[in-house]
Parts: sequence; C-alpha cells; structure tokens
Amino acid sequence: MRMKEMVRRTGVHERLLRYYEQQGLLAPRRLSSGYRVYSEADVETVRRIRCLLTAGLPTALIARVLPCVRSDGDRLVPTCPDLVAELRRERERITAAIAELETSRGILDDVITAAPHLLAEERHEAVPAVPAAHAA
DNA sequence: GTTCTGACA
DNA sequence: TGTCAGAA
Repeated sequence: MRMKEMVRRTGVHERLLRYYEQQGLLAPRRLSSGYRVYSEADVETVRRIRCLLTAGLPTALIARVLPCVRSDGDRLVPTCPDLVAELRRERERITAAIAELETSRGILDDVITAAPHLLAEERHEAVPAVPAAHAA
C-alpha cells in the first residue's frame, strides 16, 4: 500500500511515518518513482512504535528494541535476552527524571507559598475594568 | 491528483 | 510534530 492508505490504516500522520523512517524505525520498499510501498508488517510495526514511544523510549532505543519484540494482542513481549536489561536501565532513567522534576516542583512550591499576599495583590491589579464599549 | 524532499516554526 | 514550498 502507498502513503495515503498507510495513513488511513495506522491513523498516523504522513509526516510522522516519514520521520519514523528517517529514524530507522521503518524501511518501506520503494517504487522506481520513489514512492514508498508499505506492507502489512509495517502497519503492525507502527503500532509497536507508538506503544514504545508512549512508554517514553527514545527513537534510537526503539530502533534496537523493535526487532526484539513480538506482539501479543496489544502487549509487547521481549524475545531477546539483552532487551529486558536494557529496558530496566531505561526505567531507571525515567525514575531519575521523575525525581528531578519532583525536586523542581518542590522548589517552586516554596517560592509560591513564600509570598501569598503578593500574589493576591498582583491578581487584584492585573484585572482592570474593561470598558464596555471594548468588551467582546 | 499523489507523493517526495527539505526547511522552518 | 505540523505545515509549506517546489519538483516529479
């Protein structure tokens, strides 16, 4: 199938399908015209890509993970021994990222709660009366 | 009309 | 990721 049909089948925008290919996640056959020709397997691959992206994996890792998983309904099952270890590392990276964000939020909380009176005044001054003639 | 590549927001 | 331009 060509691009238009692939977009319909996957629900993924044409621009993204090209991006996945550019990242080495897809390798559709090419016609002499240069047009891409996708297979049924490619449709399934796109579903896996979406799943892994949602899981927060970077495209570079997805490219390595893709040949090491099989689909079981809407679940992905690892088929390579090294893969699980790699995914564990990725999980640790995400855990670390969460910790950093929580720290950032904590600092902001301190700043926000330190001057509630200023926030109240600012709110009062920031809402001047709108002339009726200019109101939408 | 459909798809391609490249570039920019 | 979304969108547009210019070419085939």
